Amino acid sequence: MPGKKALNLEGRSQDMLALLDALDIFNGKWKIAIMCSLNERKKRFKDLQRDVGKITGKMLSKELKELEINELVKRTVLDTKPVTVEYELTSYGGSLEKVIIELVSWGLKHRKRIFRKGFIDKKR
Amino acid sequence: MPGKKALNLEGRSQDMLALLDALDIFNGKWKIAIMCSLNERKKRFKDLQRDVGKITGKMLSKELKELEINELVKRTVLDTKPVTVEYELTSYGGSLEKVIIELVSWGLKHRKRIFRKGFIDKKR
DNA sequence: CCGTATCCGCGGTGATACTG
DNA sequence: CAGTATCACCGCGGATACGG
Repeated sequence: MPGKKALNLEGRSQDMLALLDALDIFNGKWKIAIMCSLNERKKRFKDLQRDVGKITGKMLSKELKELEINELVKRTVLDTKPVTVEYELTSYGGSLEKVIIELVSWGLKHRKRIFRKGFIDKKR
Repeated sequence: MPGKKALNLEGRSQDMLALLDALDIFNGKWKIAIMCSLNERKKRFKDLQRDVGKITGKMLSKELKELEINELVKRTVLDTKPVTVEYELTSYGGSLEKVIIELVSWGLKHRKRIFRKGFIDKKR
């Protein structure tokens, strides 16, 4: 890795403030997972719920609403019967792709490590 | 960006499971911020608290303990008087650097965007 | 300096039932 | 299908005091 980028974090730096801002936006257990699922492609409510897993409808609805407020996700109601609602990343939401990729990539490495260590995985 | 990596997220994929695992490890409001601060360099308790900002001692202590359990952070008690305690990333913890860099980088962009839009920043 | 102990309120989260 | 309403729990996280 040439050019290991040194982050400047001295004394409540801009970097730390920015990080805290970012983390604020992704509070809640599911927001990143939702973004990740949507990063793949446009999805309907039910599909998202299946993807993310154990999230309840209430939580999914709430988190999506918050993501929409922050302009990361766009909600589209289709005039079908019964109604269909599609969610997709905004172009701004798409700017999170690299974050998500790194997170997933780390998670995969982490899983391998856990597996090597013989830990038991939670029910999922 | 050549080679836009397509994530495979169909139906509770390994990627999503990995992501959820990763997110589990970073639950709590402060863990990422702590890792970020430590990514810069080794720090003592008080320094960390100053860096992260509004975190209380109890929370910092708790989060550090959990990070230690997950082998992301190493705790060293120095035999001074009064005692000094240093925290640093383990090499495994260091593997999160890319995630942190992307997160900070996104946060900085986000701040600029917020600023452009004329939103008021929270007190920090 | 580096924590731990205790108290406590609030809200995040889940379960379930219901609506358009 | 895509939510909302309601109830209830528990653990996050703050405040404060204390301990090594």
